[in-house]
Amino acid sequence: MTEPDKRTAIMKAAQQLIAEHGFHGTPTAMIAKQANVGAGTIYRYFENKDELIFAIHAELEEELQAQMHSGYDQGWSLQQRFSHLMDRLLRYLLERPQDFSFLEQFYNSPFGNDLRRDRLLSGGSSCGEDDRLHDVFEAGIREGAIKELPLLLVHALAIGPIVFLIKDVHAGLIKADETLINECIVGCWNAIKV
Amino acid sequence: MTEPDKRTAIMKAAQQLIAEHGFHGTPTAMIAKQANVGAGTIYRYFENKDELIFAIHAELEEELQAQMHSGYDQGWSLQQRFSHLMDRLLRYLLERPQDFSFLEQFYNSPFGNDLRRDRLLSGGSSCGEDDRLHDVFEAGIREGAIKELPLLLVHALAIGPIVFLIKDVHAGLIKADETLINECIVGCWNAIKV
Amino acid sequence: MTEPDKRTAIMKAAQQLIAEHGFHGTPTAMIAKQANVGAGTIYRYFENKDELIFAIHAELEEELQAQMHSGYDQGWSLQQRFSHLMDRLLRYLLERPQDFSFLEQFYNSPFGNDLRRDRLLSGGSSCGEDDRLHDVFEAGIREGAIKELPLLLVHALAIGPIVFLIKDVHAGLIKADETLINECIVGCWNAIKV
Amino acid sequence: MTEPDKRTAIMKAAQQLIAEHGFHGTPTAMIAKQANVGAGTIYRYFENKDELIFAIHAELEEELQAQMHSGYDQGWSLQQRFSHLMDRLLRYLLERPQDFSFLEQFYNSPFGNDLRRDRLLSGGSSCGEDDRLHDVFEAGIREGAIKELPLLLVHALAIGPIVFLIKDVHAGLIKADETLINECIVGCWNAIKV
DNA sequence: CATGAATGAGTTTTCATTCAT
DNA sequence: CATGAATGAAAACTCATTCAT
Repeated sequence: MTEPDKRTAIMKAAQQLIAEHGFHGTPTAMIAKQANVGAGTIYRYFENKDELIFAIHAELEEELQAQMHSGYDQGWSLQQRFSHLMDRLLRYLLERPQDFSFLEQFYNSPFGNDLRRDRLLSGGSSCGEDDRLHDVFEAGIREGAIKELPLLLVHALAIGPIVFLIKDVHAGLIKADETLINECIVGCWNAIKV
Repeated sequence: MTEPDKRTAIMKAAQQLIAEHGFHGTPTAMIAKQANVGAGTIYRYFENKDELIFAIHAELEEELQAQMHSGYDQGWSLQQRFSHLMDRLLRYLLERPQDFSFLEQFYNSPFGNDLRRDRLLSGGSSCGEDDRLHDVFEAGIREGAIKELPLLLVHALAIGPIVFLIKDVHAGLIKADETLINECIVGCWNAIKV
Repeated sequence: MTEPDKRTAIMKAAQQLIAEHGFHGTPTAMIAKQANVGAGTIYRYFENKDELIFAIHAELEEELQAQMHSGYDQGWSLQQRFSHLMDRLLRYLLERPQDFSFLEQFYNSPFGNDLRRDRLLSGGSSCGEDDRLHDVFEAGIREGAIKELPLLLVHALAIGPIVFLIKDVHAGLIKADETLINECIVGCWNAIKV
Repeated sequence: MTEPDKRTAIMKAAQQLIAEHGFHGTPTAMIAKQANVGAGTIYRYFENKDELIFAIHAELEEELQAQMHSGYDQGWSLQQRFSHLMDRLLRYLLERPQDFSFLEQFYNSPFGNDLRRDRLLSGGSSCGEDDRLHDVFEAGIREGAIKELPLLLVHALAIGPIVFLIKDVHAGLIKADETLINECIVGCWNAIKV
């Protein structure tokens, strides 16, 4: 392992283990061992365990947005833009069970609640998935293509099913093929379209 | 407190505290104190802390189903039955933030993953909300009213938005009025209807 | 060991070990072992290690004052009262090296500084030895028997030598006999008398 | 900073920080940073942290003696010599709170106890303040000016009050003016004079 | 049956010291 | 010589669980 990778190794190890065992099932000692690093080394890179978790979350959210925005074209039609973002989001999380598991745990914990509150107070959107998705929702409502509902409800109708579906896939309850992915996105669109 | 109620008192105290502080923010000593019970008494009624949590989960799920089934009539039209179940589910959880918080924590934790795995292995449904809802889905598909999709996808499209919306409401991000509730259910129906 | 003695056993063990190894040379695990008690038991009786130390200090100071006041008679002459208090103080600490060592460490540490500051702010005396000694000083000054100096200087002239002497005795550098004790007290008196 | 000064820089930084935060509140990393030196560099000049502390103590004691001896004249009268040494000691420590704080911490710690023991075993004097002061005491006793008491008691009667007074001054409890200083020294003399 | 004092394994975090560069 | 990243032993403290009463 090259030296500057220690920070990365710690984050990777922490993410893997937390995805599997949860925040409280993952002692820092376990993280250090998995990262091939001394117990104290974690604290050279992160103030404490919480900061490590925040850092992982931030990185995952950034990567998620990058994935959704990759290949995105503002000139597309509304539905094209919607489908692209939803498609990228769905496929990315489907092929990254660990990322998804970590993020789900993060959002459903005091960490996530605090973040939610902070984002609300700072006037930003209440979710980490994508601000561009909200642009699409707003444009859709303005153009009369999407029902005139509170943005949060539109968001819930669009994203809620995705999260549920991904969980089922990762649990091995259902296999994600092209049809399933497309039908899911179509369903979400039908839920919000006029 | 009459003696046979100790078990109930423990479960109630545990649920309240866990909803607020999380599994790992709620020591058994805190539960015992809140329940006006000795620390050891918990272990007369539950093998260990995990079993207590499982018991609470089972009770909440049962109560949830009872609520959904109350006033339910098999003779109703498909959409009537769908709307009834969704409406009851949504309203019940909206007015019971603690129950919802506990369940969300439960599902998004090693507990929930284990349960999910168990239910898969035993061939049952993957969710606790309601088996009657699945009957409606199956009937709807047979009758050609609901799209011919895997049951789990139909379920995701119907339930996913509800969960998201409830979270937003409990977080104080949006107020739940009649319109919002109805629009949500309509949206879910549009997502799955043919 | 009878049950209610656990708190006492912990305090005694802590005092012994701290007297010998210092605050930072005495881990809580060592205290627990010496007290024949589980590591966690300490925290049933004391909020944390600091509180344990404060409790020991308070007890020692209380005992010290009790010793000084025992057999004390307000009706005595000024010099009689002075000699009695000094004699009791000196003899008590001479035969209790551990108590003395603990107290010295306590006063010469952040603990002691905080206490000193608190006592100053609350208008009390700045030392724990004895408030009655200060009464004697004030009376002596009023009566013209003790030099009209700031109380703190009088206190320093009276107590400083005692502390130094006790250290020498405990270090085995000198043996404390009747003559030595008396000469010390006489010297202190000569330092402050008119 | 010129290179050979690194040792000095480390000692100065350590002394300052320890005076303020105590031995155990001063990590070596903090010392290194304050000294503008790498963490490992400390170990090029000192075997370990303890040796660094011993070195600082030795230097401070040496400086203290130098101060007391400066301007000292063996030809003076006994009381002149006594007053000079006491005056220098008192004033020097009064204007050097950091030095005093370090030394007090040192003497009231396992370090100081060990030193005391060592000095006892090697037959030397028990204190670092000044051997010349002991010469004065011995001469005074021979000449019949000072009471015929064990040297250690004379030392305690003379030095004890000074230490107490300095602490009070540094704590801000009393202001040190000419009168106070002189009265203190007079008091100490009265304690030991025939 | 009920209790709650006692436990000790397990957790996070610190820091003196080393050693490859 | 100087460095500072890395270490891991050791510290304070928590808490699920037990068991004598």
